[in-house]
This record gives sequence, structure tokens and C-alpha cells, in this order.
Amino acid sequence: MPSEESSLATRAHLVEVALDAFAERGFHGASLAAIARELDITKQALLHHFGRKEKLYGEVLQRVSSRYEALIDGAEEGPGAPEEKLERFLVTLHHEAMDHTRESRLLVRELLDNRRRAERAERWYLEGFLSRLVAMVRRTAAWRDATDAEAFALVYQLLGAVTYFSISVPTLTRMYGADGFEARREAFPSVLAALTRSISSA
Amino acid sequence: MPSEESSLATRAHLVEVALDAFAERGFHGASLAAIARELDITKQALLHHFGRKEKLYGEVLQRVSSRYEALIDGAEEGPGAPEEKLERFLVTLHHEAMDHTRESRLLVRELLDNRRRAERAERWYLEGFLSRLVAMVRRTAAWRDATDAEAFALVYQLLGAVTYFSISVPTLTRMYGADGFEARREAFPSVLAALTRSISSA
DNA sequence: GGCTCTCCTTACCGACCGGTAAGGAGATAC
DNA sequence: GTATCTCCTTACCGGTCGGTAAGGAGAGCC
Repeated sequence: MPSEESSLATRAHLVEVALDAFAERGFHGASLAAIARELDITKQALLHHFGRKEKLYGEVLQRVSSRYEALIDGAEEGPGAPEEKLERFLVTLHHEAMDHTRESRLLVRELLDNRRRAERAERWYLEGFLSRLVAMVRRTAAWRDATDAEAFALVYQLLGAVTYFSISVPTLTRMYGADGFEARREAFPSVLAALTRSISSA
Repeated sequence: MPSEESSLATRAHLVEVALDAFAERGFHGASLAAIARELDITKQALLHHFGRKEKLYGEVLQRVSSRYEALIDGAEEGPGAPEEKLERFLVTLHHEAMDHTRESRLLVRELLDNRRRAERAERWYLEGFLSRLVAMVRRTAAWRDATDAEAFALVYQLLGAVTYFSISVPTLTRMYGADGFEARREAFPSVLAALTRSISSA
């Protein structure tokens, strides 16, 4: 009864709109009725496609994590020393996160909330993403002899540096005004590159 | 009628328990009834003290921000070069954030949600905290000639590095197991210190 | 005793939540 | 024509939300 595959194209559209809603209001804050209203369908039409809210949310998470995987694919292929790849990846990630803040917001919300929904046993989608980044760090000369835990700590710190800024956009804009925020946003990538360079070539 | 100051000691206790709830479930997810249940009073007793949910939440935010101000007070006084103070502050902040993850969680939730409650015009409590950190960075030799925007970018990246890890504790524990997480947590502060040192003495 | 004040109670309210039940519209198959 | 499928509708359900109304208990004051 739950429509197996639906039309796939419409299904992708539903997930896309739901992604906006979940990123902006969180799993509990985004209601099926509100998402359906946005889509100009009824709440029950939405439930027809996905059966349960958790299922819809799961597909949203899946989509976001596959985009992150694609990002690291792009960083790994291509020329350059590991240090350059790492720096390029982080700057790219930063720009990507600033252009699509909803993905960052959704993942941070998931980080905050997934303990409450733990019994549903969603697998953690970004484990592969993290371990690939750790491997990238350990390919640099300065971190070749580091433990996995140390390389992981560095990866997480750099990831946090990028993510925290991207989820702060609305707050910082109100705090410093549009112009004040713009100046800080412009300064960000080169400082990020300097930070990455200074630690990976230490 | 709304009890002016209440008993101050009980009021502080109510705010403390509410802080737990808001940090764990967010403003919308934490219900007055659930907080009251935790306190062993009725929901209406809680409303008696604070009038509205927003008011209670505002006092919670106020308390958290005053703790962050206290942290930077401690870092500014005391001996040492600016570079050492900055490094010491970040490592202290990290340990504080790991011991009291609820404060980090609450602030990140506020970062994600405050746009929706913007019309209530809560002032942003951490503006002073940020500008004091920017000043600390600009006291280091390497950043003396940096613009405010550049120093801010560095501050925000370091803050993100610390905060992102502390809100990830439950997820990472489930991802890597208690032992795997513990190894990564142990490696974190020295990597953080190395990162701070390498960028502030570049 | 009587008045007033704080503190907290029970009893509600309308709005919204996720989810279910049942069935109609329309295309396809035979 | 009839049966069967997907897709979507209207009509509900029980439960929870933040907030209001009204009043009792007890202490302090006179």
C-alpha cells in the first residue's frame, strides 16, 4: 500500500522540500502538515508516499549524506599533494556550506537530536565520510605518524570550524548587520586555508 | 501577580532544571509540563514564576552566557603571553564544554532557532564574549596587523572546533563505542593546543 | 477576627500534533 | 463491463502543546 517507489521524480521533490523544513525547524518542529502545505498537497498525500514521518526524515538524511560523500570524492581525485588536497577540500566545503546552509543545519540538528530517536537505530550516515577524511589527514607528512585518534581530533576540529560558521549565518547577520557579516564572511576562507596549512605542514 | 523575584534560590533551581531540558530537547521540544514534572511541581506553578515560556528560556540563556563571560574573565587575568593565554583559554573552554555539554548544546540550538523567534528581539548574549576573544587574538604578534574581520574569522573557527566536538559526544560514543570515543576525547586537547599554537605564532 | 499577599492547585481552553480509516477518481488490464 | 491498482481525498482519533481562569492554603500584618 505505501506506494513502493512512487514516481521517483515527485518523490525527490517531496524530499527536497522536506529537507528545507527539517533544516529550518528540526525533526520535531517541522510538521507534516506544514511540509504538505508548502508542497500544495494534503498531509495525508505526504503520508501516502512515506508511511511515517521518520521514514521521510530518513530519506532526507540519506540525501544530505550522499552529497557530502560526493564532495569528498571530488577532493580525493585530482592532482596535488595531500596537504593541498586537504586545504582545497576544506575551502570547498566551506563554500558549499555557505551556499547551502540547510545541509549544515540539518546535520547539526541531527547531531543534537539523534540520541532521542536512538531506539529507531538509524545508522550514522557520516561514518564513512569521517574515516575518509582521517585517511586524507594521515597522508600528509606531518600527520603520517599520528594515531587515528589524533588525526580524528584534527579532522573534527577543522570540520567544526567550517560547520559552526555556516549555521551561524542568520545570527551573525543580525548581530553585525549585512555589511559587517559580509566582511567577516569574505575573510573566512583565507583564514581557514591558513589554519589548515599551518597545522598540516607543521 | 507574576511573583516579582520569587525566592531567588528556588528560582535559580527552576532555571537550572529548565536549562537541562532546553539543552536536550530545544525550545520547542522541551515542554513546560515535562520541566515541571522533573521539578515535581505543576506546570502552572512554573508559569506562576515566569509568566511565559519565553521568559523562562530567556533566563536560561542569560545564565549560560554569564558563565561564558566568567570563563574569559579567568583567561584574561593571569600571567603569560597573549599566545599562551589564547591557547590556555581554548583548552579550558574545551574541558569546560566536555564537562558541561548542555551549555554548548543550548547555545548551538539557539544559533539554529533564534531566527524563528527573532521578533521577540532577544538581544544576542554572546556579542561581548566574541569581541573580547577577537581582542585577545589581536594581541598576539602574528595577528596584530590583521583586520577585525580576519581575527573574527579565526576566533569563530577555533570556537567552532571546540563546540562542534562537545555537541557530538552522544553520537560519537554510539559511533565508536565508549572506548573508541574515549581515545579520541583524550587526543583532542593536545591537538587543539597544537592547532592554536601553530596559527597564533605563524 | 479580617485583609492582603505570595504560592500553588484543579479545571479548562483552542490549536496543533502524527497517524488511521474508508473510500473516490482515474488509469490499466482483461 | 468489471476488477485492480496507485494516488489522493475527507473525516476523524487520542494526545500534547502553551496559556488562562478562578480559587484555596498559609503567612504576615493590623
